[in-house]
Amino acid sequence: MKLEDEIKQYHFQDDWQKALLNILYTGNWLTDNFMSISKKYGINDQHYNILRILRGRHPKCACPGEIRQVLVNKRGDLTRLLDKLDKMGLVSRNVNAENRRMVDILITQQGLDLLKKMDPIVDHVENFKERITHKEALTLNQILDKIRGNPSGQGKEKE
Amino acid sequence: MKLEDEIKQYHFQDDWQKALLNILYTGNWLTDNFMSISKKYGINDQHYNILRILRGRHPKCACPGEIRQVLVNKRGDLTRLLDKLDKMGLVSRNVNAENRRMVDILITQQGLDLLKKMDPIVDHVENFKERITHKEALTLNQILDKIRGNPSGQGKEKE
DNA sequence: CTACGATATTTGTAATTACGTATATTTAAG
DNA sequence: CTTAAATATACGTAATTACAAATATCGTAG
Repeated sequence: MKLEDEIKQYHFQDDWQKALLNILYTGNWLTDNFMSISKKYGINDQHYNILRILRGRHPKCACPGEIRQVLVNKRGDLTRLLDKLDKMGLVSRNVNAENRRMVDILITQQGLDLLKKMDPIVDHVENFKERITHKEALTLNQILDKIRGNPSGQGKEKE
Repeated sequence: MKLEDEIKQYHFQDDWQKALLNILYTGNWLTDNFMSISKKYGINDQHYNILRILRGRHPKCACPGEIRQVLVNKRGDLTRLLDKLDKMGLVSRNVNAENRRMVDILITQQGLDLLKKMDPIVDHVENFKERITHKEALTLNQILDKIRGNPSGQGKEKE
């Protein structure tokens, strides 16, 4: 659906401004989808993302630092997000044997079962393969990467 | 920059999954930019968005309901976001004369001045016109609209 | 006029998040 | 061994956000 119809009564300065808002809007739209699915299972979208990351590692574990690095969205307090997943029995926490500063987070069978239940619903809602072609996905990735890039040669803002 | 380099150690299933994460990642990246700029002026990105909407209406006003509809991101409690802008003197609130259920929100001169100070910084960070071509902006809009669309003819999920 | 449902916003409260600080452990230097 | 700097995580507290319920007003049917 065209952005103008979803954000009613809005007039865009130009196609670049529309693109900016379109990225934000579509990102929020996707996040809202994940949130509403997750909510039905007693977690939020960040919890879901963490479980997805941990399933990708299973049967290996990941420590909070690694999870933080991979999370697309840094929103939330990772310690307390993990507290909740732990309390729900979806992950286990153990002090790392080699480096006792670190904590090994492992997805439990219960966590894997939850994801398995959610998979078909998430797949159905995402459904990117039916929404855009492979060529479009490639184009999209290229343009988005370009947006975050540094065409003017400036480094990442330090400080 | 390529997404793989920013989300380290990540392996994507396919280009569609990468596109999904790329939208989320780029959206968060843009939001983080707005947040860090806004923070320097004592507000957050949602406050900034609201002020932008109100400037678009100026010298007319908008009621909370209209603002909510236009906001790309529904995060936050609009009443209390407006409380803060009001307390900071950036907007004024007056009961609408014709419909006393509604509240006219008007950006003040102080609010306009703040946006004017922020404009060059925001422009510099966004800088979409230097990042992507007009054709790319159009392509991006088309693909994003398609993602949110309903290719299979299903209506918006009701409830 | 009165009652009722619909609409627009606000408020109460609990949960979540931000952010600085604290704790614990490791690494390396003296 | 002791100390200091660096790293990894947790915690305290204030601010923000979510969600449900409350308040106030409007439109309209009787």
